[in-house]
Amino acid sequence: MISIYNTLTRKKEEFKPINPPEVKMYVCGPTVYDYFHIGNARSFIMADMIRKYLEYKGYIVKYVMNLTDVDDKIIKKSIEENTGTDVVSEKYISAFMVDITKLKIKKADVYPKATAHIQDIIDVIQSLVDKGFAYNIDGNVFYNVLKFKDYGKLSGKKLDELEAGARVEVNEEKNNPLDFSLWKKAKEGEPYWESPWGKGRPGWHIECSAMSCKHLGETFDIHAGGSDLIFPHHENEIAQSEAANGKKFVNYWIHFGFLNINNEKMSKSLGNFFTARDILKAYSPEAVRLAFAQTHYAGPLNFSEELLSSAEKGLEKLNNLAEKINEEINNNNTGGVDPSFNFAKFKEGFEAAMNDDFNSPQATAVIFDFIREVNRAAAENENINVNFYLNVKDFLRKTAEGVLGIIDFDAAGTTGSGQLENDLIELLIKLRTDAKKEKNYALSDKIRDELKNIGIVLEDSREKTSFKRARK
RNA sequence: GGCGCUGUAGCCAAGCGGUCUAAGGCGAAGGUCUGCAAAACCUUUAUUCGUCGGUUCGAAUCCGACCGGCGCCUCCA
Repeated sequence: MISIYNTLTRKKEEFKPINPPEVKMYVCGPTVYDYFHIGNARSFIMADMIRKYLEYKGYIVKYVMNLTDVDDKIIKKSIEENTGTDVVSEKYISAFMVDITKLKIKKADVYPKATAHIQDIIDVIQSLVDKGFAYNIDGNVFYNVLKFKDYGKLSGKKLDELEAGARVEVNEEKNNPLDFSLWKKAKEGEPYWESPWGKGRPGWHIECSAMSCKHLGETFDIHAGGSDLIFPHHENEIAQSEAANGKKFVNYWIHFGFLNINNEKMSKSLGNFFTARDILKAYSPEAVRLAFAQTHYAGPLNFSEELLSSAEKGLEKLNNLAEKINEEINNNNTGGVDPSFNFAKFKEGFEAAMNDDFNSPQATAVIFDFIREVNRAAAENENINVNFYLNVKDFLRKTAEGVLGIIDFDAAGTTGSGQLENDLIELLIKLRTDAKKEKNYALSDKIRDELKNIGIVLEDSREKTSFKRARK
């Protein structure tokens, strides 16, 4: 049984999908006006991990992530760059796809774009107007929050208190300062679409209501996003969808904690951000994922170089084992012993952790315990049957690789080198082995040191010398 | 002001009423192996969980007060 902390009820609840084994999940995606930063990456990675764990448990997840490709910031950027909004959004959509692929994030089933759903959006707005939840003032359509009695139920805000807080935007046209835009009248030079209220474009919140409904139905299982979306974005989505459809919108709301820099929220507006793209130049995607997995998704995570370098270091243990496993499976030793090993214990430990509101730090601890015991078994037995390594690989494939994404068996040991390069290194190893036999340690150490300088690490074992590339 | 999150070893971070004299990662120290390294393994590294009270047979875990950090209430993952 999986339990999930539901922002709506502020409790951990048993997860019961509407239509098992199907799970419908919607995650708020990027506004494509720039490269996404490492804080955004945390949300995407944590959502990916949750999705993969549900799949691990046998659920069939329909996963939808929207791409907001029309909005003020995109328009601003297009003016700055003297180009079309579609040029801007296409550029950053492509970049987004490249970056999430690098981060080992599984593709969504659908990436709906706002601009491809204008008619669906207009239909929802029309329905809200017809039902009296929205009003048109000179081509601008607003949602009337006073009409929706549950307004504030997600964020725990009360309307009168919100009104009292004077930080709400001043707009003389609106009936109530808290009313929000469903349809924005086009200004000179802005992109627009025809609508019953004239030329304009959708407000931000309405696209998620329209597109989630279109792709997942009126009521679906999970909606996730960053904590900063709770209010007003998700609150408004609930108001729109539930008013339009007369049904509960979402059963489980999941929110990700912020990534901080020096204990301050990382954000574009504060300017204290690193793009995921830049981080990936210095660190492996597995290190990023491990660093994130070691903190619970809902809590804050203070980001630093040290966090990533210590994750990178911790990963070596996993990688060394992955390489060894691949090698052993390649050797295919059908003799030898099969150490008695309690795989079930680790499987249960991993699942117990993940079942408990996706406790990835605990799950990660189980993985590290597991690899230590595997290494111990390997150290205690000279000659091990390949079957053992097949079982080890199977477990890690499903958990550390398949769910957490902190290991990559296909890349382990095969760092994209050419055959000639490998042959040359083997030649040097042979020369060094000869030097060692002659006790010419000055030469053998020199070979090892020089290779290390160019990123090749030699490791002597009893039988032979192997090499690997240093991690970046 | 309202709502919410948070304070656990040198650093990061689980645990949220008994199995905690508190996981896991990084770091540090010692050891096994090795010509030396590296890798791997073993041992050590918080009698204590922001502070002070309270509830309880029993609290890091519940309650209260206090101190500190952060966020949302405006676009933001």
